[in-house]
Amino acid sequence: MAGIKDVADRAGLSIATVSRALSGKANVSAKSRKLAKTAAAELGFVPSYHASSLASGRNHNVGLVLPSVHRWYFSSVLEGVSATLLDAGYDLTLYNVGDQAARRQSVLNDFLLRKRLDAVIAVALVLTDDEIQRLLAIHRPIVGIGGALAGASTIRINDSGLSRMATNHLIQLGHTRIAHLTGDPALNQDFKLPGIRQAGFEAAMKNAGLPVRPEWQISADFTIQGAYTSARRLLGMGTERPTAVFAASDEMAIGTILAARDFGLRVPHDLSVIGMDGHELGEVFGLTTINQDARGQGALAARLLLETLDAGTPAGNDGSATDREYPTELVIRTSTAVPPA
Amino acid sequence: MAGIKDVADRAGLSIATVSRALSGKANVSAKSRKLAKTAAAELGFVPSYHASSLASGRNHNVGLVLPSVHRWYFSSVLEGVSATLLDAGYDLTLYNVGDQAARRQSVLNDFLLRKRLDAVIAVALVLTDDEIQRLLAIHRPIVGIGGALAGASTIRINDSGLSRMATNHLIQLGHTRIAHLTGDPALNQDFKLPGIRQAGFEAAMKNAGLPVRPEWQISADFTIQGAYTSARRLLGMGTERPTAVFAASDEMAIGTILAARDFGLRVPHDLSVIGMDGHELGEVFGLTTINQDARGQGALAARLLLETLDAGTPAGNDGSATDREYPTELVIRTSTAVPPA
DNA sequence: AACACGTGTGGAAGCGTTTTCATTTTTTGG
DNA sequence: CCAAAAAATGAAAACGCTTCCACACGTGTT
Repeated sequence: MAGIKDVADRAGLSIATVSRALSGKANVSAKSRKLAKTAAAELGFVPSYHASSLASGRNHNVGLVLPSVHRWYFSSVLEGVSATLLDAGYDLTLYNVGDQAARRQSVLNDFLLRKRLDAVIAVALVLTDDEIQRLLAIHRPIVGIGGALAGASTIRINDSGLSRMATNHLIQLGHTRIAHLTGDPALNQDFKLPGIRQAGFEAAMKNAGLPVRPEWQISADFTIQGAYTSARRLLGMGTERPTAVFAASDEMAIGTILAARDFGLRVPHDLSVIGMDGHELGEVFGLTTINQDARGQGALAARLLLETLDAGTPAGNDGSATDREYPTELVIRTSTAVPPA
Repeated sequence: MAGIKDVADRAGLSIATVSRALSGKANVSAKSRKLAKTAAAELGFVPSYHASSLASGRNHNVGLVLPSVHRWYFSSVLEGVSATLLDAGYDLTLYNVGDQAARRQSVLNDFLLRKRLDAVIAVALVLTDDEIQRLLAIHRPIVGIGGALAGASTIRINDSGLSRMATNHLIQLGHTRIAHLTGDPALNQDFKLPGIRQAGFEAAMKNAGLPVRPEWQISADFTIQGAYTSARRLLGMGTERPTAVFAASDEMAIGTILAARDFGLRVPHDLSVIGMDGHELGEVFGLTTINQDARGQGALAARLLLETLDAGTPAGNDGSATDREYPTELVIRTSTAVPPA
């Protein structure tokens, strides 16, 4: 494998000049630059990533920590991050930590801290103060998406406010018997989101003077199939049925619609369903939802980091932690309507 | 940040001994090892990834090249690979190349070749001979999953045979009017799979003496929503309808079932649907399918690579390219039945 | 008793770049 | 046309580890 020495020899230049020429630095004559580039191309020279990182301290590598890659939200964020980084010539190191505490520990300890990442994007990860301290201690920019990361920059949507908005949409249509399908708290302890969305739901109900029935607050694991099962239980209860369901994710909303169909309930005639996300599959079901462009959030996070890195701020997270709210929109389709007479 | 020198000083040992002790090498006395470990822990020492890689030539990093992270198959493979690597202390560098040729080129050139990966897993990627040559030239183990990679080890399922099996399942139930929903060839030129599955379908039909109607061979983009649209067109045709559909993926099978429901067709009474994959969502729809455990395939690929790497074979892909067929199983649920009288 | 051998250990030579610094060459302005 | 400033260049010092090599020290073998 050709090294930079070989290129220098072939181009008749010094190693230093070749290095400068190839990495696009200033103070290299046009002639030398061309010479170096030609020689490099002829030899098929590719700089060693590790040597370059070791010498320069730059890694061109961003870490992404995710709890899952299967759920729509996470794979969408991943896609946005991935595309942005790839275009910028950065590598993406993926840490799919799942819900296992052990794996998460090992990621934090052995991987993230190994000075091998220029920056970290953490999605929906609630860290302990100690963990955050450790992360901040390595003085790398950190961006949190959809999760509270005190001390780091975050990109979030207004979960509580949007939940109220979704609930209010149902209330304004005239619904009074509204159920809420929330995330499963037991499954994901690091994940405060279900609670926040649920609080927004309850606030909207209280505000409208409507009762919040405990038996209509059910949970699932954020998947279609999980929600389907939970929704069947809800709709199959012998007692009075809700006329509307607000599901904390589109996938769970879709599961609810499928369950409703099984019971012969027409959506929206017999049951209104509203979700939250902007899942592509929502169109097929005419799902009313709040669109949150997860892909865009991922792309934005990556762009922010790249800017910080390019600016060359040594300690990226020095007090400049910003918290931005990502824009969303209510998309009204055909899964919500006035309640049956 | 503490370096290995600091640890050595604190432990009263030489740098060399500390290095050996911490990386678990032989020829270190129990006492020294304990001394080194204690000192390292006290200082919070974490070895520099780049320095270590540069010196040792080992990266502890495997690249995964995927066309997408949204479709079930790919995110499942990703999950399997990710978990296995994480447990082994390896990093996973993700290249989500999508279907853009430019991005793919840049990945091959600028990323993969940068000597920064110990091995590469390529999923459903059909490469040109030249591209394969370049990959093999870097002398790193390569495993291909679900795609032909001449010269590299591969893990595949018997796509053609399984398509025949799926089709035969329908034929044996008594169906004669069978449609096939295949992948969209235009969308993914690097992707021979749709063609192979389609060939299997046609072979089974021919073998049974059944006609293959061109208007019943439709395509979609492997998503539920795409298949839904295509299936609506198929089922909405004024003419005679098929009594069964073999979809080249579970997601497309589900899209077909949804479309069928829209037309008031009962599955399986009016229309039998069989898919292929083993998607978790299949259970909700009672989908008959061929289970292929994509997650397991990813995990196996990662394990194979780790073994090769641990064995320390210098050039991992020296003729020992194996081609293994991953086991699958036909899962019969309730979406297939005898045709209507 | 002399020898070979295995085990621990530390010094120092890499690994392949980037970057500093001193030096040489070119450009600019008076 | 010359001095001073600016631009281009190369030698060499990092970067922070791993590992080769040489050496010291027991043990077991003739």
